Amino acid sequence: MKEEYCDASETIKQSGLARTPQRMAVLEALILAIHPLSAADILALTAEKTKINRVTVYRILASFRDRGIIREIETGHANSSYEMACAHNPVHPHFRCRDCGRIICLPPLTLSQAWDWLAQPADFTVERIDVQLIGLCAECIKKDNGNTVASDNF
Amino acid sequence: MKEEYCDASETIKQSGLARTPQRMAVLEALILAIHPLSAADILALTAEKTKINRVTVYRILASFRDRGIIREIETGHANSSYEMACAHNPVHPHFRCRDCGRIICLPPLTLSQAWDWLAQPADFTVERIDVQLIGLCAECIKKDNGNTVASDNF
DNA sequence: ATCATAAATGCAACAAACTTGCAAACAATT
DNA sequence: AATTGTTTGCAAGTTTGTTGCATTTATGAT
Repeated sequence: MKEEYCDASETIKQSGLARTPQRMAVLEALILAIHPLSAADILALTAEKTKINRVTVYRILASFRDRGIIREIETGHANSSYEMACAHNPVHPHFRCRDCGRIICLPPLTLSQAWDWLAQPADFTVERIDVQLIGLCAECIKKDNGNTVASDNF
Repeated sequence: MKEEYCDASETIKQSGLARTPQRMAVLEALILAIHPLSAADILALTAEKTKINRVTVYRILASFRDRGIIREIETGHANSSYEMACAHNPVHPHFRCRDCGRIICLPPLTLSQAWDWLAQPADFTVERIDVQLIGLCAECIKKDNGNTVASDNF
């Protein structure tokens, strides 16, 4: 999905946040990621490079999200993923596997259609559209044949 | 969104599940609801009519969902809502307020467009599309003027 | 109608994801 | 280098949902 990369140092500087090793590690992980990362993913990746606490990861993610540096993809059942929100990674829908929870980025082809009809006046503001396609990914289709009960998978 | 109502007793009978007072109370609450209900909402509503336990609500909701009687709307941060999945309440997108978490049903106007481009072949199966519009509802626009920080609201 | 059996419920304990309070450590500016 | 406000780590807490097991209840057969 991404063809170019942001500069982590520059991004943090422009945000007004302090350039700490922990924030650098989190942002670099997200910049290099080819798919959205959960907080647990990020903790695992950053812990290799820096001393970092689980709580710190949550706080850094919240601070980045609040400044529009990253997008939070809410995947249900308290397990959000995060991706860069820079010019190199425009808003796009995601596919989520109901079985393994995997998040796959989809091309941003049809969102313009959705925005069109949102141009109609309404008494609420729409800041974001989450288009989530939920089903089974290739691996899980192979893995379970006729024995999957939706309730048991989360 | 709903113009007619299902019969709770009949629905349970056809599902093969036992017709317990707890299941009747949960289903009746969902049938009469004008917007999706959380497990907590349902516990509060049903506790007025029947002796019912928190765990029982979760189990009843799972059993209904697995049989296609209701739909689960995953709203992020571990707080699902539920709505009837009967003929009177076809699949439709939802609006969710980022501030108060309120879920509002939207008309099912554009889902056909989304299904269209999904007809293209892919190596995963799409069982469901969640279209979530996230922003601020009328009440919350009034309530907070320029002082809302996204991170503090969940 | 009663009984037997499988299903459903309640309770207590558990689990995962995330949050809060506060003291210690650190980054950025002077 | 000192200061000051930000950031981090740790421990404890909260919320939402789940599991195990004993008790109760619905249902179908007698």
